[in-house]
Amino acid sequence: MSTVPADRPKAAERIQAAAKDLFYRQGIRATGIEEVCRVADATKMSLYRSYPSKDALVAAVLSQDSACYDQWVLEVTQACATPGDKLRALVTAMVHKLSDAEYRGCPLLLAQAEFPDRDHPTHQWVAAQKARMRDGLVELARQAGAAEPGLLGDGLSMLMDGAWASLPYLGPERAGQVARQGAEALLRDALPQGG
Amino acid sequence: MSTVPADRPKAAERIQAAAKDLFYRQGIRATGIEEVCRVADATKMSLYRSYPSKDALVAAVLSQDSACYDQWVLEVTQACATPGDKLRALVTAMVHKLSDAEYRGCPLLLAQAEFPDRDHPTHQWVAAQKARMRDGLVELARQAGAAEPGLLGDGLSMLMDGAWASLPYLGPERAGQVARQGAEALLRDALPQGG
DNA sequence: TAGGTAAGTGACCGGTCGGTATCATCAAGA
DNA sequence: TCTTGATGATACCGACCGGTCACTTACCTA
Repeated sequence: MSTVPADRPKAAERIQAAAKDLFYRQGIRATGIEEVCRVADATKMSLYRSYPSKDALVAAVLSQDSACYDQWVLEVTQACATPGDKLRALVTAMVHKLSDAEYRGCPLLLAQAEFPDRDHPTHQWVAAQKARMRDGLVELARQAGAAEPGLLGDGLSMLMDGAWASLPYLGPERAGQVARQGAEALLRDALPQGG
Repeated sequence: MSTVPADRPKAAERIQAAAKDLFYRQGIRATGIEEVCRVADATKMSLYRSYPSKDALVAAVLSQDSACYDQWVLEVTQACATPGDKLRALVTAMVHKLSDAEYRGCPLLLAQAEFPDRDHPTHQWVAAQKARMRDGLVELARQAGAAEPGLLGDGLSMLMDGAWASLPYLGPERAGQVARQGAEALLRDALPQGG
């Protein structure tokens, strides 16, 4: 029962994986250290050997969330030939994600809402990450030859945030439809004939 | 010192006002009962005489937030002659609100993010209220003669939610610009020549 | 076979949480 | 004047929070 299969993930990894899941599903403040350890099948001492505090664990989880977004962008766009195709593929993938039953929106945005104080380090860190994600969209828009790359990138970014914010009351199908139409209007206005 | 000016607001009102402010600025879970009472200059017993639990206080505050939104819509639109003008006035007022230094986005959305579990009563209640707000926009769009009232109303609703979600990383000016252009595009596509 | 290291165990800490009990105070109306 | 209802003050409760302690177990490797 307490013997450990030799190829089991290390305690720190199990803890971070459990925290990522629980923080996302229940909220950060609503999730206690002991619950994380119980789900991870680890002990508090293992947690505190790898993370000096709960805040540090939160930071690690959010960093991982941010990295997951980067990888998601890579996977979605790597098969696309042009920057314009990449933008369209991202919109399609985002709309598709809205229908995932486990999906509750951008984890960074959720976290930021839990710390609405602008001076809170987590709030500021999330804002910086979201700005970075926005920059990526703006850069893609620039490469695609958009007349106003900033407007297209910012618009898509705002649209995505709005899509998952509206998910609870619009539902996945409707939110997907509206987001898709909005994105198509943005792309149509900004890109020269489908570039 | 402890004598009470006769025309002072009642304890329940002071408590609810303090809770509304603190819940919005710090978050609901981050705000303790005792802090609410301290700011309200009231005692815990006064709180529990008027509200059976913290959850009940939260519900009362969110109901007030919802009512404030309704009144805001009324104030913004009452001077407008046509439904189309009302929609445009709402967009303008929303953009203007983004520049308010105290503004942190829709309080209901903040609260919903604190309870990401879809089964949580607060989460569901917020979703119902947001759906009601959306219905109001759809009805205005229908009165304005929009080709697809649902698309215009849902689109504006999603755009507003996206605007304040993006506020922390876009900043008020940029978020306002992008939201305004998006709203104008929506209105332009949906409304027959400025109706 | 010895030693180092990662992990587990369970008790424990001070503090804070939401919530309750008891009693005193005070203004206003009958 | 006497009552009454709203409020204040304060001590208290059990539960849980994040975090720490001394100590044990299991595995890998030299």
